[in-house]
Amino acid sequence: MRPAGNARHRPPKTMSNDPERGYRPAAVEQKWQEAWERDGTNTLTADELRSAESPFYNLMMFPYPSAEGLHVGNIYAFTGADIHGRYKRMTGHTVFQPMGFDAFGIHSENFALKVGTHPMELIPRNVANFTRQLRRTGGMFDWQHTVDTTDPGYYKWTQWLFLQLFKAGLAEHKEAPVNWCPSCMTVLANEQVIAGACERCGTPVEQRRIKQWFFKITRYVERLLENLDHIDWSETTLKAQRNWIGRSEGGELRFPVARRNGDRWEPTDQVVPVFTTRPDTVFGATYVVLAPEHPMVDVVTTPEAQAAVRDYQARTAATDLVARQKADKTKTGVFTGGRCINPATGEPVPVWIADYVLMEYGTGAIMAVPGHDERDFEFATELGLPIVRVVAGEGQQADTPLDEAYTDNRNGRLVNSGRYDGLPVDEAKSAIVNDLAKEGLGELRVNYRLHDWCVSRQRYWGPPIPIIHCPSCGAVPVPEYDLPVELPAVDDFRPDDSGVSPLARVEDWFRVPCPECGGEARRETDVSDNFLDNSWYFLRYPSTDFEDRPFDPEITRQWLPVDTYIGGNEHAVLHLLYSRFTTMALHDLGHLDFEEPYIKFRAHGLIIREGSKMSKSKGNVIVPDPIIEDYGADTFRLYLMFLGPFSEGGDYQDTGITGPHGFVHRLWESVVPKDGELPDTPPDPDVEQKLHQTIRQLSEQIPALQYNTAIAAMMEYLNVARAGGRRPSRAEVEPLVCLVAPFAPHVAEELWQRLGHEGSIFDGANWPTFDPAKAAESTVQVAVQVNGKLRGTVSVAPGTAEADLVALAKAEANVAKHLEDVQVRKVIHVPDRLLNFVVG
RNA sequence: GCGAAAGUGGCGGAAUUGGUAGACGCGCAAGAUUUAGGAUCUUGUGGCCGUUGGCCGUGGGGGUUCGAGUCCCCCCUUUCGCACCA
Repeated sequence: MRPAGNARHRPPKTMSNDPERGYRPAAVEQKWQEAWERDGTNTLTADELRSAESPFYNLMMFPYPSAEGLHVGNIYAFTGADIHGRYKRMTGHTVFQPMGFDAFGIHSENFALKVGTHPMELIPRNVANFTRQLRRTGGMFDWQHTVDTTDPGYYKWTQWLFLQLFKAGLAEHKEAPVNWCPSCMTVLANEQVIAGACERCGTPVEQRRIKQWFFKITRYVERLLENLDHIDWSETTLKAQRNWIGRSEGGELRFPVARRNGDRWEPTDQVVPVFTTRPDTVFGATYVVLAPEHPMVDVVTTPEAQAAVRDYQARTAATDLVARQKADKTKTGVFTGGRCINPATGEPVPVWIADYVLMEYGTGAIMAVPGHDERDFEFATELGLPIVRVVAGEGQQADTPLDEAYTDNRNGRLVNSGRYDGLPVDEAKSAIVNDLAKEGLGELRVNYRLHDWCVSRQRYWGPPIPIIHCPSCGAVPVPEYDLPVELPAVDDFRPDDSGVSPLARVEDWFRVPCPECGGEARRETDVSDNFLDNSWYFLRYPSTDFEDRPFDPEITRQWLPVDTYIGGNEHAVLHLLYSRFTTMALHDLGHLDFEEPYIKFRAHGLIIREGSKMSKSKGNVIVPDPIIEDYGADTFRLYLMFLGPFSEGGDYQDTGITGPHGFVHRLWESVVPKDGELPDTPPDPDVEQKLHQTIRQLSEQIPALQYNTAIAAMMEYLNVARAGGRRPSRAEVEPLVCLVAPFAPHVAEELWQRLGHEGSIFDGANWPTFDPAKAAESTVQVAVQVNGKLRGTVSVAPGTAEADLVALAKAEANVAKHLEDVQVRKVIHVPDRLLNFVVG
């Protein structure tokens, strides 16, 4: 298969002896995939990892190995990332590009339940199929450093990670109201609840109180937010993270609970704290609203109101979150009979409960300012509560009626607010909070939307949480030498409605002695969240050669943080935020010397077809295998990248693939002519100029992931080299073989070999260098306009002076015609581009 | 509702960031070569008209400019996030 001898350039006569002169993608691709495998072209040994001089860690989001197999979206993402990696390699980097499988989690488990096959049987099958398909796509994957999150050798370290966080006080076991999906029968993180429904199955989520493990990600919230200013990520992703963290500045104001004394209301020691971003409007707080499940409800509710309050609480609990969180539904609530003292006015205000106030945000209680908050306005209008104006905008007075909430928080001044009257809104905010603070009735506060990360799952298909509950010692970590806590193989892995994990049914597994006191104890029977598995996998890849440590310090210093991470924006918040947190925590615990895992992240777009996302329900899914069979992976890769900008995705059109297919054929035919031989003559100057312009363009656009225009440039170049049936020479096509290699690696290897080279085109920095002198245009077309309208063009040497250009332009018949009988008032000259006569 | 991005031929999409709109590809038309090929090659292809020329044309309307797909204002549409977050 490999050419004999060590000549870099073998004479083309060897090719005329070759019976295989036609391009047969399947044969070429199989040949090179086998060669890469055999020669270890894409793998790095432990020594190579340790000693690489210019390491480049090219990471892409590893897939969940579904039973359906690799879909076009996977191939699209991986191809875009693979091109990046291959380019880096051809420009002299040692590229580490691993691939793995994120095979734990509800997704896999649900599918296993559906088809009635045990995941331990199903997953290896899927992984094998994925691996086969991934090889076929021609990705430069290092299969010696692969990761499977369900492998005990991997999840041993996932459990280790849990224990590190536990020992650092970053894991907490507490009873909490949680999102419960009645269909998946499991707890979901807030992030997995989309508009009140389960992200996976769309079932409305209920609320339950269960003991859960939480990671205290909120301790890192400020750093997670601040670092966003310094990392090189897609703008859309940064924005999504900022939104998700949801920082808002405001104040916590305390409303003392009031007690009736005769006909007066007096403050008690108990307070209802509220969070507000508008402390300036506190004089307009005419009532207080608690979330129905707020602990203070029982304190403020009067005996007369109790029945109504209980009833409302019960109804709320029964209402699922979808219905509850519909912003457009009419607001409801009931009066508790109790009152609080408005800390600013000293007046008693009624306390209500209403389901539009959410327990999870802020303090679970609000001061309602109907005059200046739309939701409060709506509620007050519906229930006949007083509305007071405390901010007046331009042209408004203290008594200007409010027929809707006035929410402008920039231009108003305070009214009806005692000694704060006349202050602008922003000044009043701090003044009021500071004054209340002196009385212990308030303080500045920053609130976040982000919650602690709930990591326990009452499911089967995940790594058991490595904790042993002992009646006398409490929650005891499993000693590291006992890791992994292996997931037992059990036939009945179905979750049930009890809220406990299926593992809680496996008594001989969970009954263990306490590692500390030796007494009877019980394993934690929850498994950990899938997002924990993938929050650290990139640390594992380069260190899979080691079984005795999660990641080797030296290797990690050499390869991390990840140089480029490419993936879908659907993971913009969850996976990317959690893995940042994990990395930060490991950094603080002394395991890593960096705190941000990915230097550069780029989100890719989505492939759509017939105007919408590919989905089974729409029946517009493209199955990759037959396309690869018909056209070859090289053509498929080119086509996917040619559809549109990689960052934006593209519209898959079935007939379009013939374009790139023809391009590959023409390239092949140019290097391996059907008849005769590849000319070894010097390059044509015009073709050479175009070549160097193309090299320049690709060298700029590939690192920027602008693949669609890069491919267009290569097509353009080949069109020039073959214009008018011309036969290009070796010097003209050989560099193109290198340029196309990241996109179409198999055909590039084959042509490289047929050009007489030994070994892989990817070994050695074979990316062509461009010569600016050769790329320079010898003549430029200058547009000639009269009053901004194109009237002709002149062809001149670059840098031609304006005076010469004017003379040439005026000599153009059509330009002259438009300059007749008019006076040239002004000439606009853009060197080498345009000349505009302004006439009048 | 809020936020972001985007609207360019029959279609996917280009356009050096204010300077010849429609690169490249699909599709279509005509031809060459093959005539088992989704192979190859040539030419044409935004619309309209008086066709060596001209007018119109980048969702709609206004504006800035010698010059606007690109900048500004208003409106419409689509897609994607967030969604009673106080």
